Amino acid sequence: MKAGNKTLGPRLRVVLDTNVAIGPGQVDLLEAIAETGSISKAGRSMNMSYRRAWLLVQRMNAHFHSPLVETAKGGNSGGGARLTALGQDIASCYRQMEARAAEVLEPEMERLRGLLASNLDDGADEEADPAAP
Amino acid sequence: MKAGNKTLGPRLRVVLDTNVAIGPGQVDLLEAIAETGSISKAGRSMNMSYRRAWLLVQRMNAHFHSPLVETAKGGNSGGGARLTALGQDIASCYRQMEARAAEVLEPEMERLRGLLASNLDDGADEEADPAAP
DNA sequence: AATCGTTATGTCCAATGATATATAACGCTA
DNA sequence: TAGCGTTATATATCATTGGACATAACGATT
Repeated sequence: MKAGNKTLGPRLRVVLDTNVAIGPGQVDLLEAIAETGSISKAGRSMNMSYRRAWLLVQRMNAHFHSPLVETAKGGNSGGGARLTALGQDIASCYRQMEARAAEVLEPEMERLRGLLASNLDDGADEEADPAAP
Repeated sequence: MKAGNKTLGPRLRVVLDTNVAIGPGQVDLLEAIAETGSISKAGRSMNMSYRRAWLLVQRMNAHFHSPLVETAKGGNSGGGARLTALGQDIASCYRQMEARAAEVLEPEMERLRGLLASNLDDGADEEADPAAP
């Protein structure tokens, strides 16, 4: 059901070190945590299993020099999670990079889009069969 | 022994349509085909199975309005493959986008790199950019 | 005709990744 | 104290991906 790609355009995966990278999925999760206030709600909101969400948080927290997500167990609401300043910082930095990339790569994007099988503007009358085996 | 991420820095995945995207792997393959003159040699050179390389070529060829890779069976050398003009075009366009992205995102990359767990110098104090005089 | 290296495919299996499920611990509130 | 929703974790199952292997077809050279 995931069907993959949310948004068209350049997708950025920032590789910071061996086995350390942040990509769109992780940042989406960070933002969802910020919005919902919990890992489980964030996971549900983006159709991701709690386990996966939790593991991602684990990894992110481990890779930076201080956690991006702070969690609390128990309490009136059962617990929760929220972004640390570092977490907010990283998420917004990534979004900024994303926007900047999209902006500066727009001409090439346009050019590539014109070469797709689905839009053939020059003389070919070929009816392509997009049969997905 | 995939050994993980080749190069540090921003990695670009250009999503052109649903289920149509070109990323570093595909472009590496295109370039390897251009260099070696065959799909199988290209695959071997980058430690990729012939099957996988061939499937990738199939997909790329199908998704654009004309093939990126031209193949030949038989012959003195057994056959071979080479990039079409479109293939060269797309590969070089991607590299250009990659370079441009790396260039324009360098400041943020630098900033993020300073936040890694492995990088425990005093990130807070570091003067990122001296303010305008 | 025999040889050769490559393209072109299919089938099977291993590794990986994600999901589902099941607990336990927690700490606030009623 | 019991209950609640959440974090935290283990285990088992399912889905997807990729690799190994096996062939067939091909066409120039010998």
